[in-house]
Amino acid sequence: MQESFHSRVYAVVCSIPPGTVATYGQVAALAGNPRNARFVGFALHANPEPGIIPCHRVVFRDGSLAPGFAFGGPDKQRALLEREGVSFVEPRPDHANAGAEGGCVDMDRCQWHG
DNA sequence: GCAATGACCTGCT
DNA sequence: CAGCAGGCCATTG
Repeated sequence: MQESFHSRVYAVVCSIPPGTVATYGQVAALAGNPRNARFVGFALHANPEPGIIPCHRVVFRDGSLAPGFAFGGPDKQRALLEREGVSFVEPRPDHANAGAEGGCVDMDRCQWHG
């Protein structure tokens, strides 16, 4: 159980309050490496405890979710976030990425401030 | 021990 | 305004 980046990211993601979402860059920054946003996902991918890590609370900078890698389904992730109390915006707030056709978190209201 | 990859982000053309 | 490319750091095989 070394304090590798994995453990740190895991702690940060697990530290995200309910009804709130954080971006990979945010988690990466809190983990101590703002430039390792791509590695944050890697940490969750190799995460040691799948199921206890609220990966669904981690979203892109645009507010879109991770396509194809949702722990059980993108639709499930949207349901989980909504269930937590996170607000969702159907239309694209800005120029959203391809992949989140109807899954954009309202970063204006639910982005984790830390 | 070496090398390659990776749920991304940012900047430039 | 939009699309494209590259780079960062750490873990894994």
